[in-house]
Amino acid sequence: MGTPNFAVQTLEELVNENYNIVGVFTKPDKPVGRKKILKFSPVKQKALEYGIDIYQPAKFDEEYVNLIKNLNLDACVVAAYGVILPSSVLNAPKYGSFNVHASLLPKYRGAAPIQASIMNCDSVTGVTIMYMAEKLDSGDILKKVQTKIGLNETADELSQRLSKIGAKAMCEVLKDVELGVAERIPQNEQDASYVFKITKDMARLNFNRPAMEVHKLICGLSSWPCAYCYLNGKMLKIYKSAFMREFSGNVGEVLCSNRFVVGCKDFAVEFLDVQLEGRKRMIVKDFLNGFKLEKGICLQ
RNA sequence: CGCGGAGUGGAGCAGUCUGGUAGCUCGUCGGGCUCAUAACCCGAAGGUCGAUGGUUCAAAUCCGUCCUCCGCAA
Repeated sequence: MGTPNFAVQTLEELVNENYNIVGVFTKPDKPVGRKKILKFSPVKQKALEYGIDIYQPAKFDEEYVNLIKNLNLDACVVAAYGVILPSSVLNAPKYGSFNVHASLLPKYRGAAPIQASIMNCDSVTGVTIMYMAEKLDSGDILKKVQTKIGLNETADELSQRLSKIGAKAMCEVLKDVELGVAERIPQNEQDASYVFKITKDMARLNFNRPAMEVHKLICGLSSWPCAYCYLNGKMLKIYKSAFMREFSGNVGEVLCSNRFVVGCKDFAVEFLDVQLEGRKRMIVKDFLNGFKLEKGICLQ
């Protein structure tokens, strides 16, 4: 069970490991974009490639609970499905239900652990494979894998890395469980922390903050919803940036004319990959070829 | 019928209001300078101006239709 790109890796890995996948659950198709074209979730697209049966319940009512029971599952694997599952579903499979979560639990339970770990300037994060309990992301831990967060790593990039690490870890855990050698460690509730869904109002840049914090906000929100500010009244999204210790200047002011360096509370950030309202996303070199950036322009 | 922006040499843009020789920054290629260079200097190639119909002596520019891309909203 899963929905976004993050979950696709796990599905692929399960297929590669020759597990017999009797069905894939993913969220219902949603109309998306300006033209409201119905779009399949990444997991659905992959499942279609593999020719696996697809289920897209809008709600886990009795009909679907019974359906799952009748599948006589050995295990249920969940990766970023986006749906709260009733315990009747979680307990249906013989070995139980397993979840891959993109943080080192019990830290960062909830919807956006990857973005949270970056925005909080963490240097290490990881994935956790755990049993699923009724309470969100609180089940017993089976395996944790750590990884370092790159200084300029974006949420997209980290997500992709963690999805691979998670997919591999999940398959290893499933083998251990099958062999009966899996260790089951309860989470320490006192260390638990929760993160909320990312919303667009978090994405407005505030240059009156330390440069590292601004930089990590840009990284953590890339590529969605993407940090932004206003340049001459137009929205400017920033997809990639760098922390600059060599520059400092007025808050929100452009400090350089041939590079896109902006002053923050202490040091500065350099924008590397931007998109102006109505235009395409481009690397800053291209942007500066057409946009005459003058030293001293203020960003809002 | 949701609101708005944009399509111009390989890239990013100006020029469109006010019709009249295709422009800027960068890249590419050639040459020069230099111990050397992403630096600097000289030169060159490269564009049916998104498509199509119309107005006009003349359309990138004005009018009609269509296609594509993007921001917001959902």
